[in-house]
Amino acid sequence: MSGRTYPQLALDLQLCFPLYAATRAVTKRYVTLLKGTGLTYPQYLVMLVLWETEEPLSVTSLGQRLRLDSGTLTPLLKRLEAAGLVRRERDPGDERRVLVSLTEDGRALEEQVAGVPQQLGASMGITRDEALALRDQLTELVDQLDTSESA
Amino acid sequence: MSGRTYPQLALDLQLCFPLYAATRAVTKRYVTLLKGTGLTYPQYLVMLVLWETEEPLSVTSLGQRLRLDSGTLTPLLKRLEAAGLVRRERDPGDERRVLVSLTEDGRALEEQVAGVPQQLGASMGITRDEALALRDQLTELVDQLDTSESA
DNA sequence: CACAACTATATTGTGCGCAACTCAATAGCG
DNA sequence: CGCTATTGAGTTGCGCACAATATAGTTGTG
Repeated sequence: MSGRTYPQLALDLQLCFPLYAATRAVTKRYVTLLKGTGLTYPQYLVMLVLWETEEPLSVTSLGQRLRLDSGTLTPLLKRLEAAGLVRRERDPGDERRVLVSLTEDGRALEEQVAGVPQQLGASMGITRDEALALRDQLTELVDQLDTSESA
Repeated sequence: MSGRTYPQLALDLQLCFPLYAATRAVTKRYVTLLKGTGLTYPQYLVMLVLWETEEPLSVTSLGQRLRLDSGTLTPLLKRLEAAGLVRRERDPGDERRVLVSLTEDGRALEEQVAGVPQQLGASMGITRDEALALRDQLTELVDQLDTSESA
């Protein structure tokens, strides 16, 4: 390594890069675990929300839960619809809204991925407590960035 | 919330989603901080490596450092070249290799982003020690996923 | 009721990220 | 030396992310 004019830039690489690399590593692992379901990782997250809610959700509600906008969700949901996992229907009460609901196939898929979290946990090699602590730190990080952004 | 058939899936959302969301929140913050340089976050990471190394690097070496492959790096480097920040030249000693080096403009840019890490640190609202601890956890996570992948 | 302001979704364009593949250059081996 | 295997970069195709914009539907106000 050479003498550095701005050493803080190297530190930056050490701090923010692992976050970036970790997300890609986790996503990659999900590709393997979800192979067979045909789901991508973002699609899996959408399905998790739908399984959890068990009720039709508008695109905006889904977006708020996952912090994604319509530019990302619309094509993603169309792919899930094409795969026969969800329905997309205009809300009769407000024709601006599109309600997303599970099909029978979509509901049935939940059982097929029930083992995924445990498999991923094993791959990550951390205990449940470590995972929860990490979760809390990351959640706080997101909240901080959100508030400082609007400031 | 309804009764859940597979409660571990909710946990999955709680654990892996924050990682995914945190990365996107950080990336978004970088867009703001890097506005004016014309750099994207991945481009900034490439520049960090080049500033750090201060020597021409092959595409593969860059990829190993950032865990990115040629499919991602080639177009990204072409954009950096078009912006006048890097040069791309075939290695005379091995015509398969492309050596990436900084231009004067590229080198000069380092000074302009020297304040970015501190600004980001402020946005994240965590102490230096917390940041380092988080970095270590994430680095270990990546290593674990790497080893479990090949197993 | 007319009409402006607002809301929800969709579309467009750019830049990753990565798998799969192509192609040229090099290394290794008989 | 000739041939095969390997390596390094580039290309293609797909699916995100997200900013910016468009459009249809709804609400509020005079």
